[in-house]
Amino acid sequence: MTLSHNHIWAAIDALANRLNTTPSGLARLAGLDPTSFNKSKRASSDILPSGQSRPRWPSTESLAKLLEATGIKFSEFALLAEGRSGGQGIPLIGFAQAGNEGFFDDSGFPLGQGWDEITFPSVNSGLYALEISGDSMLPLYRDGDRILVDPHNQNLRKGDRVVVKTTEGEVMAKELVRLSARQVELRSLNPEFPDRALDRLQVAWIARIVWASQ
Amino acid sequence: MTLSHNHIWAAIDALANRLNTTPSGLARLAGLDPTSFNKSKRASSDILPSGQSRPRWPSTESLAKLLEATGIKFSEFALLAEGRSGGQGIPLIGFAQAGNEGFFDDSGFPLGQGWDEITFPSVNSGLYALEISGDSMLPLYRDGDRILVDPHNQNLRKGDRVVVKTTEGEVMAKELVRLSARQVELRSLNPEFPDRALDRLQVAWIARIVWASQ
DNA sequence: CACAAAATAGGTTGATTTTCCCATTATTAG
DNA sequence: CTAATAATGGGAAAATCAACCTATTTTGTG
Repeated sequence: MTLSHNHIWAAIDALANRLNTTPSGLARLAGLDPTSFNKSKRASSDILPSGQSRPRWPSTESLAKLLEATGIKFSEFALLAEGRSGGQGIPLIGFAQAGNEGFFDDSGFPLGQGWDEITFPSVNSGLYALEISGDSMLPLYRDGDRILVDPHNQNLRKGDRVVVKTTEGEVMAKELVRLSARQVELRSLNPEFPDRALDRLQVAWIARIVWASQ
Repeated sequence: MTLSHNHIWAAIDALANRLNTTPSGLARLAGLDPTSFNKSKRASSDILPSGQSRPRWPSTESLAKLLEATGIKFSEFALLAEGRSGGQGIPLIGFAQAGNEGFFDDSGFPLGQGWDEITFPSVNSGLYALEISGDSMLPLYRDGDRILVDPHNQNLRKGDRVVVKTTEGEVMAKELVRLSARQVELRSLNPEFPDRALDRLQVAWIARIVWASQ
């Protein structure tokens, strides 16, 4: 299965979803007719001998306009169509087991069975990265480190490291202490800096930090 | 530049080339008319006001047939179209700039221009992950965190966080302090634990920690 | 609840692509 | 070298998609 009619339309839906809009909003964004991606445009009205309706495909030119407007790369879109937006598998074992025999070859490369697998965010997962400058987040984040931020995940939990933007435009990376209906309590990553408590109305958005370069 | 007329046709040519055939042979393989990919089908004969001929695009359905017949994945084809088979980009800006206007929408999603791009390791890059257990590496790595390790990179530098395996089978994550011809000096991530200095002969391998989950 | 805006369904027309056709050129097999 | 096959160029008919239009439903806002 390489590229099916379903996949291509699913990718368009997923792309719309990522941009927090609808298929018709996406079409308008791309300069196309807002009805271009209607469900009614995804299958022809005439019926094939098999009894199925004939599938309709968006034109490549429309796809190109879509990518142009959203700034997304063709390969990212292709990954969306393949439903591989979740990421890719990387072998994983527990740190405590790493000392045992049989997991590595002599050069330190993973070897044999017994490895689990984790998915690493791929390019089209909607994450973005921020580059740290300065020493205000030591020892956790050093100058030049990059943190990978997930703006989608809204079920944040205590202990999560987050990037918070206030309505005044201030951006900070902190650890989430408490998230109540009215307030957001944050602990500084660097203990020399003061903790913060923000009224929820002051908070423009919160996004979880999922990975950090080392 | 996301997906241009040139790119899509170049990808078709490249695909034909990869299969040791011609555009017309490729078309036949896909069950299309052998003339489908003729040069004369790539631009219309009518001339635009600009003096250029109007570009013509292959239909998405034809592309799907192409991929079906060749067994190639959509994402691979997309990489062909982009002329690269390399990594993938995730948008990046400096943390200090994140407070400025124009980089995020109201929901905290990246927006507009001005974003740089970083590439992420792909599944085939030979990295692996280790899951931390216990509190011996606090505050940097917490229980359950996963660190992504690169066993390839051999030009380690001072300050790098590394996983070291000794010839006796001990595995540790430390910060590299000094790497001399005879010795490896390591600093504990948790200051409550002692630093280490290993003779190089004791070291089976060293691998750099490139990313850590948060 | 009322209203406006957006999104969607369904159909028609115009635009674009594929197929089919044939002629010419290039490549391969004997 | 010759013949057969494949590849390509160019054009017209058929197939298919996008734009356009309107009606209906859904969503968002006060």
